[in-house]
Amino acid sequence: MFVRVIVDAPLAQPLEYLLPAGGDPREEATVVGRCCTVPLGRRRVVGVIVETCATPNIATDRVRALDAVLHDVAPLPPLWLELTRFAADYYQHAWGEVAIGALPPQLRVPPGPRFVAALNKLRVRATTATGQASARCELNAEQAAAAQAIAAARHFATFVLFGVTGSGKTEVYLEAIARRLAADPAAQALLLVPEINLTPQLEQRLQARFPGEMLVSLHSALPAGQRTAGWLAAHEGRARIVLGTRLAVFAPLPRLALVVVDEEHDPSFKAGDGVRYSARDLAIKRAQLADVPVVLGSATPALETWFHAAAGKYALLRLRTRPLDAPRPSAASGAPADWPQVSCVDLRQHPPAHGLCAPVAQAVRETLARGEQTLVFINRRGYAPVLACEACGWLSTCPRCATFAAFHKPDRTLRCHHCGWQASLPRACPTCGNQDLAAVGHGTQRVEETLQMLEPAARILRIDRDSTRRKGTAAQAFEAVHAGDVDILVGTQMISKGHDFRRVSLVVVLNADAQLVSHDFRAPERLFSTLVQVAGRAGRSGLASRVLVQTRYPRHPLFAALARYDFEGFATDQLAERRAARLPPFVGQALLTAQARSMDSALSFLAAARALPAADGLRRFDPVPMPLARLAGVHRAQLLAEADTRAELQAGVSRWLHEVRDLASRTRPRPRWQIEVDPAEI
DNA sequence: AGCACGCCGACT
DNA sequence: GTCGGCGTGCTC
Repeated sequence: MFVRVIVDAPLAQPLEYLLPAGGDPREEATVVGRCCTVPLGRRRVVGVIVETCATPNIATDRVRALDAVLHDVAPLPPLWLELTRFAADYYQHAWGEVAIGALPPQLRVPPGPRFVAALNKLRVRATTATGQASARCELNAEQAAAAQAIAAARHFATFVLFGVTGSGKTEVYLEAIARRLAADPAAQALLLVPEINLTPQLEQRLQARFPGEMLVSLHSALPAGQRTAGWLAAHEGRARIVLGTRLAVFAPLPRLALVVVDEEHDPSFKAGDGVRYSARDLAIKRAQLADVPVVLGSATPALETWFHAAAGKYALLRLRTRPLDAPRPSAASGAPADWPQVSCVDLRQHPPAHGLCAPVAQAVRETLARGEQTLVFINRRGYAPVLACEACGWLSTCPRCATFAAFHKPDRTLRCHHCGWQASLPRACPTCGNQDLAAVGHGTQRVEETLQMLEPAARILRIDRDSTRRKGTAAQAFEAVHAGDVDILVGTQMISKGHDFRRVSLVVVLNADAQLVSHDFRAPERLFSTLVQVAGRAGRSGLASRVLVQTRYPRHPLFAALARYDFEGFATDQLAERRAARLPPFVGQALLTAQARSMDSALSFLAAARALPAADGLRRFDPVPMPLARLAGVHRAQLLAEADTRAELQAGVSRWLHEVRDLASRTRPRPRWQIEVDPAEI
């Protein structure tokens, strides 16, 4: 008998191997889905058997014998094979690359001699969680209705759980999970979160809510053994709840009964390297294959999600009220009762001194005087994004990238935030020798310095990737804020997620304009989402709180919508713009990118790719340099392709890429290229 | 993707 | 005279 095997290589088809006669006739039935080791060239690699066949497609004398079937791991179920194959087809990669890549790293390499013993040890290690039951949270009417709707779904259905931070989405997830698990003693639930480190509390809440049930988490920061143990527990049906990041969407779950995607709009659900899948979209596909409900939770759903909800394709579940207490908000506004007062400070009327406008500095001072905390949000680390010579106009650039090198004051370096290049600060201008080099613009370090100068007595803490490089320092920093040991917290995106800052009554947003004037059509959507998130940091303990946005565009409708927490109005406007401009979700997009030694060769390869014949439904635009045209010395260009539907896009791109592959193999020097379906950034 | 094979520069 | 650079091609 022969078997077809997928391996981790960019091959269009599974490879065929001879399955040595094992003598056990039952084996044939259970061989599909099994991991195995096979010879591949000079190597032995791990593969997954996807099919058996009586006669191979290639000449029999070219068929090699399969090395060993891994009987100690249960076969991967048919739905898992279907999901990985769907993802491979949709995102234009080889099935084996997706499937083998979805296995825990320890299972991606051929097993050593102690493998079976190691597996059994891992099976024992991941046992039922201990923990004492927590009081079951009382749900308000909206929460109860939402949980009821989700729990009652007998088939595939997509729910959008729409509610602001603090509206109690998590309680709805927990209740829905509890009901699904209670209805079937073998049922499993999958809960996806953007970044596991930001939600340590969630794991504890799950433990407390489901004492005696096995909960495993799956994410890339996990030690190899724990990752394998968790994966096996999921695969063998022992784990009832799997909590994980985007990679967990591929965890095999034989009795999957519910999928939840928390903060479904979050960009980290989109994989940025390798196969660029969207875990949110695959979660929906997965629920469809398993014929179970899926819940997408967010305070600011992705416009793609909102579009389907508005069209009735997804069921919209709203949480308007805060749990138990707060009165219903007025009908005109979607904002909860304790939504902060949002206002803009016009940079044109109040020229900033050291990066801060007078009204902002004043508000910080008043907050300080009241003994309350301020959170200053600026999405830019370092001291200043660029250093300039005022005599000759020289600007600090990265030698390897088409970008500026940022000035970092503590260690007096220039650093590229894209490729990691760094150099010590020049004493004088490299071109004209002038000794006066000026920092242009403001990063977290400079804002911290300014605030310390304005408020010498204030206890200021900066949280960004630089200040929290060492493990555990971020946690310590957040502890200090919670304990009230900090008056002003300055930070990047890191401070916008997950953490409850009890005594924060003022949130200051600097540099929001960078996203308002961005070339990326998704920038306003991301800005709105970020601002809702940072606004949600304020006023969670009943303090009257406000958000101040420093901007040159105070009349921008985005800010008005933010002030009312009018996501629906914002989304409706954005969707109208997208429809008029023929942008997603009204078209499907794919981005072909090329890297080469020169921009010319990258562009000419893409131009040739564009000239290749393709299906009528696939429109291809002019190749252009990428926004970051040179990264680490490599020139990059991109070509956008679009189609009216995702199905047309998939079919069109698939056929086109056959030609592109062929073109690339004939082109000298051989160009490097990638395809990204549903690109997150353009 | 690996890992070969295969032809051209700076080292014992 | 070799070690090794990465261009090119294949993997059942």
